Amino acid sequence: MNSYHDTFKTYLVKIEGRYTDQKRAIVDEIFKTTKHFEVEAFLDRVRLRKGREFSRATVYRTIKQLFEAGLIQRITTPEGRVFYEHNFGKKQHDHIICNVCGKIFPIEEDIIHKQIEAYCKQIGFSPEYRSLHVYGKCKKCQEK
Amino acid sequence: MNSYHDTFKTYLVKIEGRYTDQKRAIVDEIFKTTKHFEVEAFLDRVRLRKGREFSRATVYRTIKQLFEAGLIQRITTPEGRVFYEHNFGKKQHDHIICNVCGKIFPIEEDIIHKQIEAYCKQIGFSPEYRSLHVYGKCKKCQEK
DNA sequence: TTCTATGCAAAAGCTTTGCAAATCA
DNA sequence: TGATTTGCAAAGCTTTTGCATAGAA
Repeated sequence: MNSYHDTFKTYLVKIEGRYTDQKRAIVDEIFKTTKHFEVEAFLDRVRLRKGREFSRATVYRTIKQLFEAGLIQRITTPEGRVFYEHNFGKKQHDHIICNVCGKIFPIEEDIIHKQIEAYCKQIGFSPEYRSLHVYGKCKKCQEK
Repeated sequence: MNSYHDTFKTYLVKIEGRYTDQKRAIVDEIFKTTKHFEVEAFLDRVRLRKGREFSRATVYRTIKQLFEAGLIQRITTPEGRVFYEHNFGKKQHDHIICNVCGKIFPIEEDIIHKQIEAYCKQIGFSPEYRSLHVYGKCKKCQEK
């Protein structure tokens, strides 16, 4: 139980789903390549790379299952764009996003997370999922 | 320059827009009532309260202008639901959201904000907009 | 008077769904 | 074999847009 394939398989067993060739290929592509992706761009890529047709519907359906399995998370920008990224081997879900170049930086600061958890505890809230997004201008884009 | 109407008016002057009856009524409704709202529900309410027809398009267009004027912010949940809320007289943009009852709690903790700003400074990122959403179960819903 | 805003309906994006055929267990 | 999945196209939702008319400045 130590790869994303195994994790997904376990989830599929639980919901009585099947691990098809398409799902395997999609999972492969998600976990082996770029971390952040938008569905339409991903669809193009998976079609290009895997050398055959993948229907839009199947990609959407598989992404949904991966999301429900907790293997990927959804990032929605204030402008309404939807990104996904895989969680595998990661604990945090926080991002700094440059409004100019679109680059996404992870936040590795444990102290922020602890502060948030402490606040939740204080008001009796039991947190399940957290999303912290900071938008602005990255160092490089400021210099331009 | 101390009411939301004035602030919006200033913005409209800047973009050479006009302050119409519909806009005034929409702004009134947003700032005088519930803090968090979804567009369709708001549309129903404004039609009910103001006793006349407001077109969907006008409501969307006005909300967009208010967003661009910085008077309201957009909250997008990981599930893709879009909420708006007014910023007037507030400094923070962070929320704790109960997955069960849907209630939204503000985060008033300055220490979290400072920590985030410190981290951005550390990596040379210049933050413009921040959104922190924590999902889980609120105290009441845990007790049920 | 001139130029923006409104209202309507159509169009646009993105995502989901129904159905017959294909595929997995 | 029996149930789920796929692919396709159609449908659904939310949001935007084109256009003629109404209204602000």
